[in-house]
Amino acid sequence: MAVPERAPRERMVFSAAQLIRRDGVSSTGMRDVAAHARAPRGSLQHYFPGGKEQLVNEAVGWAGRYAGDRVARFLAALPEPTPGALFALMVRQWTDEYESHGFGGGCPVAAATVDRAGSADSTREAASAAFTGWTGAVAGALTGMGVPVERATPLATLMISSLEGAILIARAERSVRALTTVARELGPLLDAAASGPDSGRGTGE
Amino acid sequence: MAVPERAPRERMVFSAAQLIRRDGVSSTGMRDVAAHARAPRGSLQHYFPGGKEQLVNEAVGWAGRYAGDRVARFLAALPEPTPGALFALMVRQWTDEYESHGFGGGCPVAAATVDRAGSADSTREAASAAFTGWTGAVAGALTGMGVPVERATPLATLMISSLEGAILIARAERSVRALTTVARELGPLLDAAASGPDSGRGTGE
DNA sequence: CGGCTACTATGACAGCCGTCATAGACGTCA
DNA sequence: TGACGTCTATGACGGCTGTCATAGTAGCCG
Repeated sequence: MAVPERAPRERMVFSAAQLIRRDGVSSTGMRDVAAHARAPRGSLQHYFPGGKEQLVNEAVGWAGRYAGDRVARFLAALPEPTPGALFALMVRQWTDEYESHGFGGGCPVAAATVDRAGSADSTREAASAAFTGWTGAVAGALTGMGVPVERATPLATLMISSLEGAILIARAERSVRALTTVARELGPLLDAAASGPDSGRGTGE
Repeated sequence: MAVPERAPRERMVFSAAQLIRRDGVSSTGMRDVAAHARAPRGSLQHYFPGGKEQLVNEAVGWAGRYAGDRVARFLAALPEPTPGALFALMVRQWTDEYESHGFGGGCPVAAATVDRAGSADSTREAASAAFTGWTGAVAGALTGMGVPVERATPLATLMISSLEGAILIARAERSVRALTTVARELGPLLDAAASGPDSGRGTGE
């Protein structure tokens, strides 16, 4: 809500990401972005000569980097890191937002993918890079918890897929049910992968 | 691609769903829908006096019903139905499409949620109903496979969440990797829920 | 035949969009 | 002081959008 005191250019990228995740790419106008960032309209063509496409791509990139950084911060906040606990924190970020600020926004990367993947290829690539970076951050965290390297990326993909899908359902239903459900159902599976590499069945507690 | 020989009204709803899942709601114009359905433009205001919102809502409803019906058909196609096998078929539907027709389209319900959930409440409700119906169909199939009733809906939500998220990532990456990954990773968990109600760890093979 | 309903056809409208052209303000450096 | 680069300001343009108004056609019924 509050726009931090940063350089105008960065503010515009930030505002773009925020508006995109609420209204979608097509429904977000350049004029809206400038107004939301309290930046002059004329600066848009100055900072983003590539037009809307460039602005959207940078917003997507920003969101991807933000998601990756959050993973590192979640990791640092966990006294005894386990994959299930990390996933619970990732989900919690969304339930907290939805319960305190309403179901107004989704994931900007998802929004960009849904309505630009078929038309603007550079935006599709930006979204792909965002997912890749995010997945890499999660996979790195998993290996640090004892998950075998070859299982880290698949599990990270599963976590992000479930989270993105649950965000969608949560917004549609205006309920955090789907989010809490995927966290609860996936937690044991993730933790088992950290303790028992071969099958996750034997080592027990 | 080919528009079947149905009533013009139904053709328009069908075409709307197809265009929405490819370009998003905002980027899909009413004129495009009429052209794609080979229906006269003037019929739009005749069949859909509620305007674009009504058309979009019906397209979302159609997609939800379609997804639910597919579950029943998948179930009938399985000689020995297990939750993991059902999920594999649900995922396979998307990998098949992507590998044979390209990554042009996503899920219409997801598209509608992303760029109408915040503006048109009736569309958000239509999307919610679509997810609910779909989840109910999957949950019903799960209970028929021996999954305890209280676990059926959560697991169905997990399946649909993972699938939706994986579709998103697959489109962004132009690769079916995320789809095949969630199917492989989630399969054992789902099957365990069908055979071992209490924890899924002990009963073995 | 007239009358009615279902559907089609088309032009117009106001509004928003991204983009561009042009001009102005402001600081800095020579 | 004057010139220059950075940033701001604003009006205009063409194009597309959803919607409406109006008129037309086709077929059935009496």
